[in-house]
Amino acid sequence: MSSTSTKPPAGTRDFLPDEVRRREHVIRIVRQVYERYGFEPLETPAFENIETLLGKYGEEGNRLIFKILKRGEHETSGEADLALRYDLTVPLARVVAQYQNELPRFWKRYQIQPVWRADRPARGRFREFYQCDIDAIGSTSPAVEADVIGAVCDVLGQLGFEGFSLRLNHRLVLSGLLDAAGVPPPQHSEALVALDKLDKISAGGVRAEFVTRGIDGAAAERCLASFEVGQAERPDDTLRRLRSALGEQDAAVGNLQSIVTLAAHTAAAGRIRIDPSLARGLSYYTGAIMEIAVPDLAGSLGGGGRYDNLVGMFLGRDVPACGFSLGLERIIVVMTERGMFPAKVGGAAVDVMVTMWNEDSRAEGLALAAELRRDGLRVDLYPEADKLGKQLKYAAGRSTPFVAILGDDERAKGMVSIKDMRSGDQHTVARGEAAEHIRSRRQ
RNA sequence: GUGGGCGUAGUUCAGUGGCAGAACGCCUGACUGUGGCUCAGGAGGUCGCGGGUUCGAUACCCGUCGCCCACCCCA
Repeated sequence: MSSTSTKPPAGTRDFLPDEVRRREHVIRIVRQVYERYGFEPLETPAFENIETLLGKYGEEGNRLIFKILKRGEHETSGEADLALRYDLTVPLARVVAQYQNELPRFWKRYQIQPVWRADRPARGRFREFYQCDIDAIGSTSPAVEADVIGAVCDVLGQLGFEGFSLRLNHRLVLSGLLDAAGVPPPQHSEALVALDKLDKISAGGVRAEFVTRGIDGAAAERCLASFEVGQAERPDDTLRRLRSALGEQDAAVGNLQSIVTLAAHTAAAGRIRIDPSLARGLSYYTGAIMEIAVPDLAGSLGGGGRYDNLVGMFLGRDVPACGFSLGLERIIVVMTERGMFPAKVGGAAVDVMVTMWNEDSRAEGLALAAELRRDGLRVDLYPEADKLGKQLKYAAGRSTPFVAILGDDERAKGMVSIKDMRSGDQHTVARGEAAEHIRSRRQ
């Protein structure tokens, strides 16, 4: 007996059939919507050269990259030359730089693949998880943000989500407000960590955070005044206040205004909430930043933003880009808890199971199964000549809706008995009519 | 990385310093051609792991590992 643990490593999961069906249901809808918006599929390797990833995500991100040691005789050095991909955005930037001459001037791609982070697992947080990314390359137009936001909201709507909102902010609004409040640039990141908690611990809590982080009291008050937003506040009202704080001609506020105005004509209509306290940790964002949160979950369902100089880090020449990432498992966590999956997703593996009467009936059982499959049914053949009751119990345990009983009596007459396991009804029909009999009662 | 909770049958969980329990599930039979309902019987446990206290530890103490929750961060 082996003493090796049979559990998968912490933060990873095995997906049993029911779970795979749920995942594929979500992925199918995500892909369908993304393609409807003109995004094209891309896949990249699970691992990258380590220099590709280092220095792109900020200090925390660097720390969470899964590194791969050099192989062979170099292994003892402890040096890493490869790393598992941390997100899908940086590999995309590498691809854009590598194939610049083969890709269209404006390129929209989607990518649904696993990523890995050396993080501590928690509810809705894994060390291996799937991201569903869309990114639009090549344009600085706010129409790109509106398009991306619209696609993401469309996906959630198609999946059955209601009442979610999209928090929107801008990197330059963030720094502008901190400057205006008198927070010196070296303290910006400290202040942002505190402000990011505004929706969780209220103004009083943030005020205390500021004190412990050594930020000037007067500056802290000015921050709170400009960052706090009423729950139901409309984007236009928030933008008006931002203009009064940063100036009527502020470019970042104007950009947000354009995005809001344009997105009103997409599936994101009515979903956008301007939130000046939204920060986001990834360091490559340069413009608009956004995030989708739901009350059920501590973290977000997804996040994204504009990153106009990430491609330039590979290419030496900046290429504008904007994208969004949905977290597959977080969507599934919420959908499972709210019972949002259609009943058919958790349904039976097969439409009909053919029983095995005795050793003499095996060949005919296989032949019957083949006939039914030719008619498009999903068919299982019970593999052993157990008692009929045991075979029926097995079928019932798997929620199989029909059982085809091929006993000696039926075989002698070229018939088969079809039992509907849901109603208990049973009819003996000619072999050739079995498939149609089942199909017409299948629903 | 920080704080808290929980680890007992396949599953969900009781339990007590002195023989290891229930429900559900599973297996067998009543029912040699029929699942669900009923009844009778049965299998299944290193009480997470290691150490300590004790005549005796599943229980109390320490450590460790795992899982869950909150924080941090994020998808």
